[in-house]
Amino acid sequence: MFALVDVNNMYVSCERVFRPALNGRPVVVLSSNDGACIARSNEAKDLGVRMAQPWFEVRHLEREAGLIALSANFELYGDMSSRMMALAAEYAPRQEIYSIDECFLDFEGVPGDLVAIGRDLRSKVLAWTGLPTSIGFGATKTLAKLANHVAKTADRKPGRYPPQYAQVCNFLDLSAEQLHAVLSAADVGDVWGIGRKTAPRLNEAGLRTVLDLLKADVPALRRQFGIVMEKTLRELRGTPCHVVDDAPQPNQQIMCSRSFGAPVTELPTLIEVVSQFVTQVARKLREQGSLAGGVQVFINTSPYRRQDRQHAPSATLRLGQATSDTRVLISAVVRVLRSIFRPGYNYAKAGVLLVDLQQASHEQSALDLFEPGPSPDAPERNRASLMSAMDALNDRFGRGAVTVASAARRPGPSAHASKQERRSPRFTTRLDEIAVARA
DNA sequence: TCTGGGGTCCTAGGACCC
DNA sequence: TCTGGGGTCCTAGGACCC
Repeated sequence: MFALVDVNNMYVSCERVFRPALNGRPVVVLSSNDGACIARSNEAKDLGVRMAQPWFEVRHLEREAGLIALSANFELYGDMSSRMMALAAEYAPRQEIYSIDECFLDFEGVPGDLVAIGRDLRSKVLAWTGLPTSIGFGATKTLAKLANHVAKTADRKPGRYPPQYAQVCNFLDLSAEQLHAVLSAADVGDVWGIGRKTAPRLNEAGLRTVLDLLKADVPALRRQFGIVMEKTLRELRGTPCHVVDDAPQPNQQIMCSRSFGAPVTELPTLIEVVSQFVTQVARKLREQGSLAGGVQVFINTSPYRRQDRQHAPSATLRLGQATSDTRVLISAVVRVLRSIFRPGYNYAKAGVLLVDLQQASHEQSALDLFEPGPSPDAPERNRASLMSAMDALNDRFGRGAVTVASAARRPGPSAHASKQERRSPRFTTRLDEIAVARA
């Protein structure tokens, strides 16, 4: 028996905790460059704002409909997420944190009325963090996801599903007739794993509702849509193909990429930008105790600017020896960047990817035949302690307190820097931004 | 003028091996 | 003229997720 706990409109809900005046108002949270809407309140959804819709397309709703836009504040959302996850974890023996706003819980062997447990969880999270959640229970992860969809939709769109399923929905409490009714009201596209490409293809084959899908021929769908679809179908029929994984593996790749506030044409600017990206990914790399065996760099012009000549090169460089040393990674990344950069293009975005990650303990030093020099053991230790000293200084004095020179920000305003004009304070993680209560 | 960022898994096809 | 077959590994691209 699985549950999926999911925060409603996570980023908007986090903002509302500290600014209750936003309740009941249409609110969106914008991406890093204030470029697109990445979270929407129900009121904003009702205004027709779509996921990832460019801000300039809906900006007129500010005046016309009182739409409020905020810059993303990931530090705040991450902290609120940890608080919510810690509370949810108390309710079941196993928890898998699936994303910043969702977790699966495995209720195997837990006695009692699951809906009552779910309602208790929900009200505790609401009381202790201020975040509203929806909870779905099902025999598999895919069914728990679908139950969660029903719980959320019943709350938001009256008429589509029975109102008693709102907020907390347990498929195992439903009679065959009730389940039948729910499954024939749910679209194939509402199923976890069926996305915007596959749903239309299923529709063309005459499969519109989840019930249609359940009646379909598994081997035929497997042939046409692959093994992912087969697993989805099995899960919908109640056979678990996925478990709750409470000990996730470290990431296999770590990425940092960003669109620029204004087009970039100069190589030195790009070098500065990707060096800053490396600083971030290398930090994450060391946090998860990994080494990178290679780096990948990409830059691209804006496909939306039809009048511009387009260029979107990318290249990978294998490192002779896996490392987590920011300096080594920066020099590798800059080498790749120099090889792919061409003057005369308006670059709109760049990214750095660390690939071929391995656990630091598995690293076999002195295996690099092409790296000259004496036994690498002592330099390796120096390298590691330099990097931990850098991390410690940045922890203590703020990010960017100590950095590699090529990643240092030049003085003065930089046009390519991200716009973050509407960011709220980081209420829960910065002492100087903490919320102040006034009498 | 302005168009998100960070991940995973699967598949097809090419290189290479014997 | 005839032009293997089976296996592995790697990569790029696509689909999905939030």
